[in-house]
Amino acid sequence: VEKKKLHPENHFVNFAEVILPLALRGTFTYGVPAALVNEVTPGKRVEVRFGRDFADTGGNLYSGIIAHTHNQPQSNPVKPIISILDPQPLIHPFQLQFWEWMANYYSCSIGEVMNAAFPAHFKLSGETVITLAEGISTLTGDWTDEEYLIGEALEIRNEISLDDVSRILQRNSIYGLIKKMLEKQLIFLKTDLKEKYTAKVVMYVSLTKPELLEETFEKIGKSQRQTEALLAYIQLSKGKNAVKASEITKLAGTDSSVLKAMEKKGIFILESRETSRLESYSGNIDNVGELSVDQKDAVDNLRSLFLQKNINLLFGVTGSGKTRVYIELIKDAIRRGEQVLYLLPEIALTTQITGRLSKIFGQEIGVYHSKMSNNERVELWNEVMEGKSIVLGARSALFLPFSKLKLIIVDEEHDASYKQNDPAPRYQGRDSAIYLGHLTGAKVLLGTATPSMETFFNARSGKYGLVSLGNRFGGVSMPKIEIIDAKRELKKSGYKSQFTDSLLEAIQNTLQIGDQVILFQNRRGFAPTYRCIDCGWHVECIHCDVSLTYHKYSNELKCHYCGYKSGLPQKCGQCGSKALILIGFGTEKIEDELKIHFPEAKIGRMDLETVRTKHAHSRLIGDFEEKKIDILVGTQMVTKGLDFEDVGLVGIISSDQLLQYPDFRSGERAFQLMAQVAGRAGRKNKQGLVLIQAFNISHPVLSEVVNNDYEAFYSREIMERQMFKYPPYSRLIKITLKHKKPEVVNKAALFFSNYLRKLLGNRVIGPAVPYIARVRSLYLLDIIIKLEKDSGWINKAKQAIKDATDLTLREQGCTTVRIMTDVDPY
DNA sequence: AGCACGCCGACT
DNA sequence: GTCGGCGTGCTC
Repeated sequence: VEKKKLHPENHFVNFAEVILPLALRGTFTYGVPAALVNEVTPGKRVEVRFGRDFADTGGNLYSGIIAHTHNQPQSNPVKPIISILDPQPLIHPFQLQFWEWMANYYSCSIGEVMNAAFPAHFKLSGETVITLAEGISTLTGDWTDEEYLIGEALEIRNEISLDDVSRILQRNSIYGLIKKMLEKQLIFLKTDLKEKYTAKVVMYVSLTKPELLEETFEKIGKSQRQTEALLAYIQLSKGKNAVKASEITKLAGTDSSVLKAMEKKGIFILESRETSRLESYSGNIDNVGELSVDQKDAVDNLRSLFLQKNINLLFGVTGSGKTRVYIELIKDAIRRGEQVLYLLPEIALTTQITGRLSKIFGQEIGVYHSKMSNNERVELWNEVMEGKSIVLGARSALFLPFSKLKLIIVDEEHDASYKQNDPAPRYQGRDSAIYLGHLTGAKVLLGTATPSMETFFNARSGKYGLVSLGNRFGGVSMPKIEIIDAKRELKKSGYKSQFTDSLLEAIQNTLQIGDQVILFQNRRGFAPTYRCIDCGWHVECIHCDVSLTYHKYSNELKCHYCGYKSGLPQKCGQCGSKALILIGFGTEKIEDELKIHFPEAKIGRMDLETVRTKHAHSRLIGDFEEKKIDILVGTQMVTKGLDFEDVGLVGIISSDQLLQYPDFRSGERAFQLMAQVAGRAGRKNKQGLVLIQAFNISHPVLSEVVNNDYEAFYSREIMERQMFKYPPYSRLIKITLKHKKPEVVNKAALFFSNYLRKLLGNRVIGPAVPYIARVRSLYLLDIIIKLEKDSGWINKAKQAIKDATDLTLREQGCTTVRIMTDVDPY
């Protein structure tokens, strides 16, 4: 980091509006010291002080981003920019516009957008450390007991952070103490911004005199280890002039001390090089398979549609090979020297899709997702800035510094995980991609087998172009889908099992011919309720108003909302009875029961528990691909972005659960989930089978899934949306208020909604107690605003919400209520 | 969101 | 008496 420190000045002519990564509205004005005037460019980071500070240091250090500069005189005193941290801007001007749009549209601060957009390592903050004052030691100074402890620590390490001070004294509030020590002139204070990114350094070895091998061997003399190291070098260096030290030591079975000794003798030159942490791919553009006739048509249609429309929907049934179509459009863009962003829901970003694309595009591919380290993110950011052609990423990849982005693919556009729910910005990745396209001139391609209501509505109305892929690729036919009447079948066995005979039989038949099975159950853990059969009491979380789920592998009850864990109580908390039983079933129980029915089968389970570690997810997928697993049981995860060749049967254990959510999107979500998981069934030249167990077999969504009839589903659902004025016929904004005291949140919500109602009338609904009334010890209340589309009401409502938020937080007793706004909630 | 100040109850 | 919890206000 290039730093130019300057003394603060009192009067400035030039000012910079600086974005700080805080949940505070707006930017902050700083004075630009004369010496920095020529360097203040929007998009560069600056070092600034912000906030009060107990010891007269003028505030904590932050790294902010320059939004723009101006010379409007300031009536209030401003602080100076201390230094400029980047020689070149880290983001482009259009990205600042994108941030501003997001903050406005999703009603959050631009600082919160910055937090989401930037790799954590770009955000620096000051760490305050103390040192012993000059000439002071524990022998000479005037110390209290606690001060003496700190003094001793300072004599061992010459500087310690304030956090360390708390740790040494085992308490939080140390400010008074530090202040006194400063007054007594025992210590000095200093604050520094620490650069967080560190380049990965790898040691390389090369020969001092590569042309004189004989002489080199002579220099070694009789040393066995050094001879081995040199031989290893020769073997590894073919065609290269330097070899990684680690490779040599590994091959020769030695360590770096041998190499260092050889460097001293003048045999080797050791050199540290900065190296990329990013995976390197090698691929070939010819590794791409043939296009089917349908795919070719789709590509041609899209090419011509994109001449007229900026946004197009590729509506292709599962297995139709949408990816193959994307690849063709990516190739077009690459040929023109443009950049492409390929968005996927987080958990669909598997090795499967990365592997497939990297085999074709090789080094042009970069991947950006939540499991990357902060250092890796910085490196990818820089590569995109330098023009990396293709980025495969989750929604946060929208923030990368593209310079010639011309195509954004939003794959599985219907997927609810494109919406970020917490923390702010609560943005919809797909919708934001469309705005980003608008800003950059990039075309946007939405792809899915089950379009979201909003997207299909727009395609129908002609706002988006529409291209369909109706047939599956490679002679694979659509699976046969059947409903099993679980009520009738399970009654016979007294509801002891989750498995109907029909499903068990089908699993048996599938395994017998060597095909694989996927079973979908949208609930993790073993059993969702632990209940007393005498009085009906059940175990609830102490922090949240939810039942605790039993997890067999850890033999404990867990809260799926806050993570609280507890052992199993021996008796009922209400009546003392010991007759406690587990009710309901999750993936763990399904897996358990399967083991009893099919002791020979290899069973894998894919849910949050089993994919927690970094590589567990890809390992499970790999095992299933290699047929080390016969039956894969899982939650939503098994529905996303996976392609397997030998799945003969897909079973949906409990469709009723999907259809029962108290939410206007439940029908849409259930249809998408079932259609997507059904799409995993089917193999070459053979029809796959999908069995859906249902208690309520008459639900219309079921027959729409059975007939694979998206249009029927859409027409019915869109009528309901119109009738009840739900999106896409209206716009929703949800405000949630939280507080640990119910009476406080009640008061605040009432105040808030009264204010809003005065301005927006009956567009305001609530406050209402949400489905789960308390989470993490906070009581919740929801206020929903339902707005007619295409009207000035949206901006009016957003302004009203801002005002209501400010006023509520100023209201007596309501200052500690948390208020969050969610625009277009999911 | 932090962070410090100031006002209260609970302990040495 | 002091510690520390919590409510309040402020940050360019």
